[in-house]
Amino acid sequence: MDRRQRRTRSLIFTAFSTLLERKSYTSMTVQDIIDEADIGRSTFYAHFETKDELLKALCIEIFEHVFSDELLSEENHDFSHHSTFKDRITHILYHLQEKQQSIKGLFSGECGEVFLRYLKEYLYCVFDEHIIVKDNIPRDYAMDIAVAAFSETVRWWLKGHSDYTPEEISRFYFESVDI
Amino acid sequence: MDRRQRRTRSLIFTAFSTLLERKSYTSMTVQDIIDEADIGRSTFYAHFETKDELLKALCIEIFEHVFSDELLSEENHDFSHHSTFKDRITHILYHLQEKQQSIKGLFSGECGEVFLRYLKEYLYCVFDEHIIVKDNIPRDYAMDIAVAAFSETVRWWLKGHSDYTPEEISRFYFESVDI
DNA sequence: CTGTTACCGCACACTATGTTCTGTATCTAT
DNA sequence: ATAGATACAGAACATAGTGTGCGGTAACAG
Repeated sequence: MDRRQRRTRSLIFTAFSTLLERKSYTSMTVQDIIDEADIGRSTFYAHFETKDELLKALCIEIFEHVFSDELLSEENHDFSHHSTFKDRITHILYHLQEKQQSIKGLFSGECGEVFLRYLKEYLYCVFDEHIIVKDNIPRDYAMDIAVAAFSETVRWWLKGHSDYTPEEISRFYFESVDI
Repeated sequence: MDRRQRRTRSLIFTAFSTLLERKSYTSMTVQDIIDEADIGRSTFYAHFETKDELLKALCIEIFEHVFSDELLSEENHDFSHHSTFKDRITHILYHLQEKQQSIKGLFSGECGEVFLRYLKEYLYCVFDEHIIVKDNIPRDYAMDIAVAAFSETVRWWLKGHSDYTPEEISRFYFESVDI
């Protein structure tokens, strides 16, 4: 990827994140982002088709990191091979904590729901591998609840209670959801 | 309230609901609603300031019914005095089932999240009265999870699994969430 | 019967969007 | 180092949707 492209892409992302801290997503216009990033109009549209695509791209960039397995070895926390489901969850929470600053803005207002929707998609894959469901409950229901409760946990944590540790959050989650 | 006003309001609501079954909320324009309802442009704006206000008004109209206590006496189900929390929940599920047709369209796409956000506001009040939280878990966390899990339950139920009875749904919920 | 109110429908200013074009700067490969 | 490709700036443009304003008509309430 061209250096100029990376630079512009980065300018747009940071402008977008910065604006999210003062403006709501829907009230924010493409023009606002262009002005904040200080780039040409056509340049923006060369990178992203719409404002929604920009949001999606930013979310994906964050999740690529949060759910990446490559980074495990680089970690100082010893979750090299996720023996238990709880370890895997705690590990994801650690990664989310690292990206806290980037994520915080995304929670504000309407795009918080978009962020959490994308988060759920990734979580669904992780949970699908580990979850064991009681036989008197439909599996897809249990999945939905487990994922929704976890994404709500993340929202609660990073939006005003970020002083708790990943381990504590993990404990809260597993004591509240019966899976 | 004037008969003409009620008529127009109703026309707008039904037009909006009808459109939601073919178009997504964001792609839907005020003009679309006006055309579908077959009313004048200025008439729409005399009733609702924005599209969002319309959505809000529709949600509120539904919830006013679902969470109303007056209707209890009219019910054939005997939940006259909600002795237990579970009874109260089951009762709400019955009311949601009645409004199923109106609600179904609201789940599609982006406005589903708006609907669920408003639903959560009402649920928060109900849960706040009944919930008893373990002392090693923050109360506001437990509340958030309980409410989020229930709203997700409602989404799952009405969006593709509406063949289950309110009692079954209630059981699923209380077996999955540990409160 | 009369004053009030809601509606129609048309027009208008305004804002944001997405595209297109030309010239310039920056990168890449031979 | 030079040549061709690519990304960017800046401006112009058509398009579409928004919200408001006004005169005329029909329905309502007392």
